[in-house]
Amino acid sequence: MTTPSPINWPKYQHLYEEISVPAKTVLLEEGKTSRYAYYIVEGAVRLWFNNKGKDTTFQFFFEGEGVSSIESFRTGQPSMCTIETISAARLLKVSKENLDLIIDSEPGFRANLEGIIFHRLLRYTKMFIAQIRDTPQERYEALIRDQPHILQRVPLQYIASYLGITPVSLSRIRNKLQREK
Amino acid sequence: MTTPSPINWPKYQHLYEEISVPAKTVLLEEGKTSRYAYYIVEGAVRLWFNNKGKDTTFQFFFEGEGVSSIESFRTGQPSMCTIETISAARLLKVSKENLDLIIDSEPGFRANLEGIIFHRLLRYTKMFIAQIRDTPQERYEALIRDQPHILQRVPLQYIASYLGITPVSLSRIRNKLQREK
DNA sequence: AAGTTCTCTTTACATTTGTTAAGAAATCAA
DNA sequence: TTGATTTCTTAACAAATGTAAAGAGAACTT
Repeated sequence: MTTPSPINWPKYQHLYEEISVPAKTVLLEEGKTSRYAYYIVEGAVRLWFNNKGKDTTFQFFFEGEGVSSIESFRTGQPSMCTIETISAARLLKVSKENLDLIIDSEPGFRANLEGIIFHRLLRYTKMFIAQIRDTPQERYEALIRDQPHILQRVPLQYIASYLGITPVSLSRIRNKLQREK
Repeated sequence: MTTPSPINWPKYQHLYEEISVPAKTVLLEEGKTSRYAYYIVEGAVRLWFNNKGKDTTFQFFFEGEGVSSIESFRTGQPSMCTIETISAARLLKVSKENLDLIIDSEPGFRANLEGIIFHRLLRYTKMFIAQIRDTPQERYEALIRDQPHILQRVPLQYIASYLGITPVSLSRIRNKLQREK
């Protein structure tokens, strides 16, 4: 779930729960099985995993997006990553069972799922390509250009690991770009 | 198309063409629209794109796998990458139209497509994560461990760009690992 | 308001990687 | 086989990144 869903949510109000949580709330812990998907009404969320004791962020989500550990939610396997709020957030929380009910009640939505997954595939493919093709500086410049909202709302340390570099290195790149102006 | 398809191919012999091509044959050129998908009977194929004049490989395919520029084949947009044989190859070549005919004739296959795309999504997600989490040396060691067949059949220069490094750097890593034994 | 925590930057040094060039080794073609 | 091409390794130097530590600044808590 990454794109805004076309679901008529109010119709299914009895099947989901609206929750408000503070910043740094863990919605799903790495290694546990995902039983809920979330839809972000307000706030920012990141996916990260533990890497030799360090915290590596690999994806951000914002208002209007659905979040889950997609592979765990679908396959029932333990999640590769933790889902955690960055800021205080309002979320719709839906269990797997109830989401299935909703999806089956919305004609044509099940067919749409393939399209949603396809576009997420493209997104990760492009992220992988950017990673082997571009330098960290180029990836940072692309982030500023294409997704400036991330920069405004996410602490730089998380952005650094998302770019595959350390906060120190990101700081140097920012310094360099500023001097060049 | 990345997983071996469950299609009963002989039944549809009139809808595809079996071709034999030498090494370094371009099956699809970057920037052009993909009109054919291929199934590899024998041989090795890589996907690469032009990166500031340099050749960057980002995926390999072998016997029993289907190959296409998946996003171009599906959306009709120009391909991000070139598809090229690494070695001499025997291939089944299917047009988009005929593949649709075949898929529609095989009950349940259309539904399977979502699963195929889902698993390819997982694969790219894991490649992206490995890229921001692991060092080039760790990625090379994982390649030896998990996909040794690639190492046996693909020139090291292509593997280097697949790992996101230069052939020189890969050579140093190989030298270092050998000395450590 | 004061203290605490979190975030970001900077410095110095070590390590890794990129670049360029040269040559060895392997492969291919005539 | 022989010559040509491709592939791989090595060397030297430049550039980028990682690590560790210190401190400034911002944000949050009480």
